[in-house]
Amino acid sequence: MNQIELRPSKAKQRILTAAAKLFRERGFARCTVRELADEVGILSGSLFHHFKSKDEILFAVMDEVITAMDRALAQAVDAAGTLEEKIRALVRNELEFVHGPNAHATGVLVYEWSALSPEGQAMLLANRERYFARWQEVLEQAHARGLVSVSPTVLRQLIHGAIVWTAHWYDPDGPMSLDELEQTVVALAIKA
Amino acid sequence: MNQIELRPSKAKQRILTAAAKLFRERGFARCTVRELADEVGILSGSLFHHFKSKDEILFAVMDEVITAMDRALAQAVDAAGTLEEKIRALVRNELEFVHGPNAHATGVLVYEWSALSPEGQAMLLANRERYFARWQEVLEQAHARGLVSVSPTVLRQLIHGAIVWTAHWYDPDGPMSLDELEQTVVALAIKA
Amino acid sequence: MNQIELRPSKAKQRILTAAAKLFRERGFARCTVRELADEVGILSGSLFHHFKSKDEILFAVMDEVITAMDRALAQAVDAAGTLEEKIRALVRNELEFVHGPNAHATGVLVYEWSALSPEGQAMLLANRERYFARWQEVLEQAHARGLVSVSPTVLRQLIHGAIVWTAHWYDPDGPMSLDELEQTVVALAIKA
Amino acid sequence: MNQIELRPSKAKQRILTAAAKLFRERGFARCTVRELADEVGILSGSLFHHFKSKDEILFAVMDEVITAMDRALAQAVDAAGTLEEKIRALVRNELEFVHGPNAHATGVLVYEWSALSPEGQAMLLANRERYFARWQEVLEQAHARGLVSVSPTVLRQLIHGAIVWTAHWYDPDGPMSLDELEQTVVALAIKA
DNA sequence: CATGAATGAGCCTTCATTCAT
DNA sequence: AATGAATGAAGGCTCATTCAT
Repeated sequence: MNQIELRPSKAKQRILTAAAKLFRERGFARCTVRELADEVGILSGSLFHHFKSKDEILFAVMDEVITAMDRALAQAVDAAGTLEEKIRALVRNELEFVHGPNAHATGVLVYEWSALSPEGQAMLLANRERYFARWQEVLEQAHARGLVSVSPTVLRQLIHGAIVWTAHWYDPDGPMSLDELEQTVVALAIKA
Repeated sequence: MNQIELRPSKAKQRILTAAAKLFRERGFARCTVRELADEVGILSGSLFHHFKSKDEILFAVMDEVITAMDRALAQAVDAAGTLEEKIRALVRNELEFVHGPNAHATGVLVYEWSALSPEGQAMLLANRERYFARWQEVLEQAHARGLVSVSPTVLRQLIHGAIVWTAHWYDPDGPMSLDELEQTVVALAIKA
Repeated sequence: MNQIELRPSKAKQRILTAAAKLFRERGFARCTVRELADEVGILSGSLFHHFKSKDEILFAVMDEVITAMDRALAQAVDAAGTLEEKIRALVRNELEFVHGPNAHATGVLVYEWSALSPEGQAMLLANRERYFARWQEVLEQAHARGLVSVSPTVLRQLIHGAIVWTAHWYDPDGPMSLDELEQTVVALAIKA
Repeated sequence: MNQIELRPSKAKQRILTAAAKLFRERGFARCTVRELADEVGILSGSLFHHFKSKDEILFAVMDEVITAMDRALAQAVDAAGTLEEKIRALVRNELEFVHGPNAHATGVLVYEWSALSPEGQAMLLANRERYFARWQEVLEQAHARGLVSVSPTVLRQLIHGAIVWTAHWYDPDGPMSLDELEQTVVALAIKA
């Protein structure tokens, strides 16, 4: 739709994309601003016209993806009809972030969380909690109706862990389709 | 049994214990050798009498825990009678490393893997594969007997992800016992 | 009189005024061109349409004030009748520059002299010497007539130091009037 | 006497001496830590084993000299017999710091004061005030006895300015001896 | 074995200056 | 004239590692 607000500036977006990739591949701390600038095709000093610090770049990467994840989840859950479809949406949405176009940023969010300053973490917390609250709500309904037997909170964390870990082994271009993976994970959850 | 070869020197062990703790809490890259030396109670230069480099300390932490994990798993699986008990042993063993006395080192192994040099990774690979081969073997039997429905390889990764992630939320001193957690995870696996 | 040649452009004057203030308050080296541009209300790049470099701005500030000081002194000394009045004019003129509308620029001239490039210093030297020659001339007459006993050269420097330092402690809006301060300094000089 | 407490470490003293010289000659802000290290004969990183930051070096230079000045003044004033001798001691002591072995550090104290952080300034304030209180006390007695006519506070500042400025023009190896300079300054003060 | 000062490469960041618009 | 993104050379500082004591 209106992409204006999503494109604060061409350069900024290019930096964030490159940062997500590098921070994920090499780790935030092991990645220098010069490497990042190289990847973007600018000089290191120029980064600081767009972001005040390297930390702020990490924050921006995370902020962007966490916001997008929550928005996408809200939409997907609302669009789902049955409760089972809603559960499927939870899983699918997360898998798509872990393996889709936002894969790098999502990986950064998960695996570089502790590299973020306490202040940064605090600022993202509200978004994180909102996202998980959506999971919680759906799983609680499922639990109430006997669709799942494990406590919603525990189930949420176990499934979340299983999905997040797929980043390390699952290959979207391999023999198993994302659909199959989704169904497998859902099967794990339901009746569990 | 023969603990001699496992205790190359008192100092070395103290360094490894402190390193596991710090590397896990703050991340390998964000942790300086001076902090590590402080934690041990020696001066930074002295670390290098025991290890050639900071990288080697990371390697040693991982090597130690990966070896211990595999040994413990072998013993637990062998001791288990039924197939279901063997599955339970897989899960229990991993949970005990994630939350027991080796929790720090296990966390380092999982979350700082990419901080290890490619050479270091290569040297640990054999151990890693042996460990996962034990999982694979048990799960394949379970699959053959219809105890689990998901492909063993996929199931192994999903369960592994779920267990590893418990480090982020599960509190052994909280209301849920490790036994309960174990049973929940096993329930997830079996019949899934 | 003809102020036209003194006002090369409105913008240039605003820059010089702001520069004098900032260079005095924070020191030339600690003051960035962006801060200066902010103070003026333009963007940093625009400064360079008026001055070739930051150094040139410093030079211009000093050049302007040194020229003004000398011109004002010439006028004041010429207007003075007696020798004692001429001495009074020397002191008064300097005090007025140190505490009047040119206070900032005068402070820059005195305290940032070493921040000026050797070339810049050389270009201002003629003006500086002309200014001090006026002091010298008057004080030599005073010495010849026994009005002051200290060697004119030494006396000039001592008085100059005393006056310049008043920038650090004297407050024109405080209990002591500039007249009183002037008389005190003159009293120090005469009979000394 | 016991020089032990005055020599926190050989390296530290060499750094402070070099820093006083460079900060005075080139200005604190225009002097890089690498230049300072070069002057000392070590590498730039080594500076930070002895001082936490460049700011701390500036502080240490000032702290050392301000302490020494006050101590020397106390001793000189106490040793002086008559009031006039005490005044002479005030002037002499300051001239010796401005032109003697501590000339560089004294110049830094006077001319780089604003380069010191507000926290640093606050920490030195007590010492500064104690030093000036000694001046004040002597000059008040002199004023009470009619030895000087100008208000002690004003006189102190004027004399201080005159002395401090001698750093810019007086050459101890020139035709005028420090004794003569001292007498000239004292003559300025007394009966003024 | 331990010490801790010294190393030196490298890091993030700043900032005067340029230039296409 | 003004803009502001980009430049690129430094700058202060960190830190794993070494080595004489």
